[in-house]
Amino acid sequence: MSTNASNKKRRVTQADVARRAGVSTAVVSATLNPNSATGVRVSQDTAKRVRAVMRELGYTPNPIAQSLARGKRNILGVFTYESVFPSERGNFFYPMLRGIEMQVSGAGYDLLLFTSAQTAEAPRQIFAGGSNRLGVADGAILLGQEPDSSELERLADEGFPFVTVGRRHSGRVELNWAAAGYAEATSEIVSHGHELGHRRIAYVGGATIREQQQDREAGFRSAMHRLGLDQGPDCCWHIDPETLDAACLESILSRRVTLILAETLKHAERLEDLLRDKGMYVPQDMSIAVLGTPLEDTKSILRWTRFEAPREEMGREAVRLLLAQLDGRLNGPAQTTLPCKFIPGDTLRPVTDGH
Amino acid sequence: MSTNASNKKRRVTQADVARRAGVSTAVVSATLNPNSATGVRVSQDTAKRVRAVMRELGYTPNPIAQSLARGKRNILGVFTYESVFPSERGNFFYPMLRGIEMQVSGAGYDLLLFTSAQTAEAPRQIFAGGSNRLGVADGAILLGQEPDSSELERLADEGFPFVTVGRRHSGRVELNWAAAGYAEATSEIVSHGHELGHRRIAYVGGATIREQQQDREAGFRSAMHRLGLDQGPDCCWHIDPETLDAACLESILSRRVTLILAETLKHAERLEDLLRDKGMYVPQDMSIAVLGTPLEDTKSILRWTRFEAPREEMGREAVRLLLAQLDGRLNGPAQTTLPCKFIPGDTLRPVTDGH
DNA sequence: CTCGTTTGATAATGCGCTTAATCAGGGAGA
DNA sequence: TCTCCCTGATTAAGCGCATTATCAAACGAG
Repeated sequence: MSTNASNKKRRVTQADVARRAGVSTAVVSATLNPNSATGVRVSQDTAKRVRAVMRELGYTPNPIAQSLARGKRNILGVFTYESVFPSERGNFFYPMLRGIEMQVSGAGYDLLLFTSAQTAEAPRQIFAGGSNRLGVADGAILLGQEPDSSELERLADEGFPFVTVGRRHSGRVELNWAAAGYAEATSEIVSHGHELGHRRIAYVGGATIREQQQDREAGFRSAMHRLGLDQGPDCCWHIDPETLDAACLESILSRRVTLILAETLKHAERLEDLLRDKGMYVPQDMSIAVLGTPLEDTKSILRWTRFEAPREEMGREAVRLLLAQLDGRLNGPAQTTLPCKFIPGDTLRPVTDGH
Repeated sequence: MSTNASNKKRRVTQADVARRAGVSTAVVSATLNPNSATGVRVSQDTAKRVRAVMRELGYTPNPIAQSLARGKRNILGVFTYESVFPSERGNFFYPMLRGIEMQVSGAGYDLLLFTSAQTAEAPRQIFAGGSNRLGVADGAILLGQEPDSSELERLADEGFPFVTVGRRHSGRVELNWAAAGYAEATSEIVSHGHELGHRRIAYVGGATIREQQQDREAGFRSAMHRLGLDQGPDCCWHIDPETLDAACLESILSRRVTLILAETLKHAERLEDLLRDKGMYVPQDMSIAVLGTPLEDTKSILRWTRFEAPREEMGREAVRLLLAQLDGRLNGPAQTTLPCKFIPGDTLRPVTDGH
């Protein structure tokens, strides 16, 4: 019985096969890749003989060497700043990963998950130790929020092909992404509210503003403008759920708002708590819609009127864009916005006369 | 604005840095890997200068070339015969993947998911087109049931280091695995049933018998023997849930069994249906325990007395074994059995007098 | 009979990096 | 003064494969 433990016997190499078959390594290589338009030609007989020797010796080409020689790896990187398979976060990345796998599978690429550039203390980085681990791959897909957007710029500067899932903006370089249409989805919810008779609508979002939050707010503002519901600049609140207090709610209520768009479920729940303290209930006394889906899997989201990002489709599209880039089918920046799915829920109701 | 689309300008190479810094490539290499016990030494001053040039030129080492030169890739492969991120199957692999990622992260390895060797028609194979795609990795972890165990043997023959999650047996080669202790867990359930007064216990499993099924049955038989409950060889039924019919149930009942160990949830549910047709109910008239957890996420498992494989821990352990193998810390075969977790459920009750 | 062409193969180079072998020079000890 | 060893470097040889340039032989056409 042989064991597969560290077998130090040298791997069978192309040269071994060549020697045994009485041909040059070029012939072996050409036998292996028959359809590559190289100058080397192999007769049927020779090819058959070479293949026999390969089997006999158990030869298997070294993919690393192939990659180096070809300058192509057939590997797509997937990089996340957090754990790829989080536990607390539920399976937030899962649909995206599934989309990525679906699209990549059959395209002849493998998926490389970058887990190494991480120690117990230091967070994950692309440029760990000055070197870009992503380089093993032909290109990469970036998932999740990066703590430091300058890494993206550096990556782009290097000419490394990559696509982010979720919109990213840089003033300096043009980035590629497959994103959810948060602006459109938010706009749609405003229209929906309008149809239900809501005229005074507030937007309550977090204090830190990234691209995704920008999109939501932009969608809100443009819809309000379009519907002639402009209420001046102060119909948006930027405050984290933890610091959202009664005073803040007062300032919202003082504007006689009937519908609140809450950026996150946490905002919505916090608002509901504060409203309850005042004897007001959702949705009888106040409609609330949530602008998205929480990162963590939770049942409590189910009753809320909201929309959902097409996570699986975003993964697929990111792969499409990346492959197009690698094939040279694309020269300009590639940016796709995919529609979110509206979910009616139970927290957005028509305005009652009593309002 | 530059775009990161296919940038054809040649990558900055080690030679460029060397030339610019007025040193040899060996020095650049040594500057990059200071702690590798090579003969090349670099003074502080030179190192500083080289590093400056690296920054200036935006040099990043080519990991592929490094791998080829070192003969080490720092990549661990993860191979599944089915989709890594299945949708129908729920997230069966997810806990394993999480365990794998946890253990691999910080060990300085990346994870390569093999998704390429798959076309719409043909199933996934390790040796697609005669070549072993796994070779890009230093070693691999195999997940899920392989349709053809000969691939494992061939892999072992090649001396490729790998560990399977789940026990595998081959008469020809010694395999490495991190498995769940199905035998022990089954044995435990028998003991538990014995304590509750059950004396006549049946085992009902599927028609195809793999390692895991063997383990369960072995655990069952040894426990029965130990407790002096031997009922001859015919206390085990091998039949798929779809073909399990009333006649079969009769043959079980004729032995005046009070506890049935069902290999899968499907078996258990089928048995319950058949029992109900006879006016018998679980667990009043018959106790049933399920020997494991279904692959797909389903709520219907919750009420059943059963055990659960420690999937996350299996993933971690598989990585541990693989790394030990790669480090040469291990020479013999590495096989770990991890305990399952007993879950009381509600379908195993003490024997009533009426029985 | 000669010349261009096609077929089947080889030798040699390079991909970008690591590392073993080698070497120049400068103290320190005898 | 000569040898020995340590420091700081260079040279060159791979790693395993793809590919380009090159070549010999066979074959047809003119």
